[in-house]
Amino acid sequence: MTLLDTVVMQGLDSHGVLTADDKTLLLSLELNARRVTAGEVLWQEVADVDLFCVVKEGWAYSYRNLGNGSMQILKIYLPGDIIGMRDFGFSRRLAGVAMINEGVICPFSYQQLFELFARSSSLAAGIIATTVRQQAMLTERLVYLGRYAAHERLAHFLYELYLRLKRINAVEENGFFMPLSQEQIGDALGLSAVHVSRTFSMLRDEGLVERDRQHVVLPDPQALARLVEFNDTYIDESLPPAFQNFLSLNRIA
Amino acid sequence: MTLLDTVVMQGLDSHGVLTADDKTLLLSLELNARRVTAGEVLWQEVADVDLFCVVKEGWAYSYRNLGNGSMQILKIYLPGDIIGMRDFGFSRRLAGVAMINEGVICPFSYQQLFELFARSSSLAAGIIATTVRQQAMLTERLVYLGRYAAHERLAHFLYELYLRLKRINAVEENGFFMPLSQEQIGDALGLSAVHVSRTFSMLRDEGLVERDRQHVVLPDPQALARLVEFNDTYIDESLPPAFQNFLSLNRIA
DNA sequence: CACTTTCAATAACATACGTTATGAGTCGAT
DNA sequence: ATCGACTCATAACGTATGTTATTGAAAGTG
Repeated sequence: MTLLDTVVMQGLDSHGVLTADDKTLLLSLELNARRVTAGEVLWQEVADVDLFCVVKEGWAYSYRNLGNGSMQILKIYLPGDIIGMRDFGFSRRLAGVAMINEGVICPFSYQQLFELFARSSSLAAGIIATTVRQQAMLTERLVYLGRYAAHERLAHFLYELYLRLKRINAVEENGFFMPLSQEQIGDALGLSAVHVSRTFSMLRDEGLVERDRQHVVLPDPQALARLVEFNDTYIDESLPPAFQNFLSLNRIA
Repeated sequence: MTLLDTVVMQGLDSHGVLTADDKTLLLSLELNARRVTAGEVLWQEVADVDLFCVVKEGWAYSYRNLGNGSMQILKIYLPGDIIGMRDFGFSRRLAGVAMINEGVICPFSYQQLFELFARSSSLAAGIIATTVRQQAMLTERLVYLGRYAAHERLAHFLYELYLRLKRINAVEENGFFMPLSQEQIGDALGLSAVHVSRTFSMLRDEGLVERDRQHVVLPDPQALARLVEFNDTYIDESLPPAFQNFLSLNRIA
């Protein structure tokens, strides 16, 4: 899973927007691979902003530790995701990031990113689009935290994971590996671990979710999607035609 | 209030990153002013993404209308803010935007934005930084929706508005004009209007917030900030030195 | 000026969720 | 095999917040 394989970049490439140089430049962000252990903290809140990362293997999450002793998990990162763009333009991290399980990440520097922007406005637009898409997921989470009940939050969370994992071929027969504890899920959904457990039981009783330890099966993904009125554009949609056209025009000019 | 007056662009300019051409280019986004009425919908959810806007006067908000009949307000836009970057890279709007009171907006097109990216990587970086900052506010809201009680959410919301309004000189003697109904505040904070009213009463009784219709006074802003442990970096901080340096290097090269 | 509509305060009641506690699996370390 | 540390399920109980309703004040409309 490289950045070239993401929806956004695939969209650009399939429309001939990316030159060979662009591709080399993009992949140069992933030259520096590093193995990381489960639970390893990539950076803490308030650390200096020095680098960004591409996740190659494993799951990570960004989080905030709060004054009242609780934690809010902001986002789950899967292979192919860029970590850290949240802090672009800030001198201190706004959130910590830690690995959930072991994996491989590719750090790259501020400078590499700026060089990329300077050399290719197509890639710049692509990176912005990628960042905006991550934000769209966060916005969706915000909506669920604000206006939906626990069972809808959990159903939405699981279905979103399901779609994202399907994109990277990590779903088999409607089942997937999910290394999150119920406490972590609660921290992501603004619920207590106890209530996450209750809610899982409820979804199980309704035949919507089966779970055994770290393996989750959605027997009928469509039913789950209907329950939460899932709109998948923000995950699956490739870049709009207008976007591609402008970029190829700019390239030629 | 123009884009050149925002924290991000001020930061770039004061470090000599922006050329005269850059400034002209940036201000060209604001050539096309239009007066809008209170309550006017700038665009609906699922509309085509054709343009973005700079708010010159008045308040606006982005929102989602939900299947369960409720609404979630995502963000309040004040003069100087860019509206619509949330949808960059999508063909359909992810959220509707409407004016709260009457005002003036400056629409600009996808094409204008791409031309700006192509002509100036400094401005591209600046626009990204601006977008990321807006997202930081949203992330902060998410944290409050997930892990804080009603009085903390409201206190945080009011204090954030206070800081943002202070930045644009719209605060006098710790008081400001706030054209939001309690229902709208509830839709922003994930609360019922009734509970917003209760919570206002509570904050009033504690001497933290005075309110008369659309006029709000924070008698002791610091006390309010302490209550919510407000971290103002994401609103007040200018761009980090490293950021500026890279950009001026790129410009010379 | 009447008339309606909107907005806000407050009360009474209902409930979803948090908190605390307990016991049963599971896993890794020794 | 034994132990401790996690993780999870479930129950009992408390509470913050939602819902519905009533009233009054303010603002818009003819």
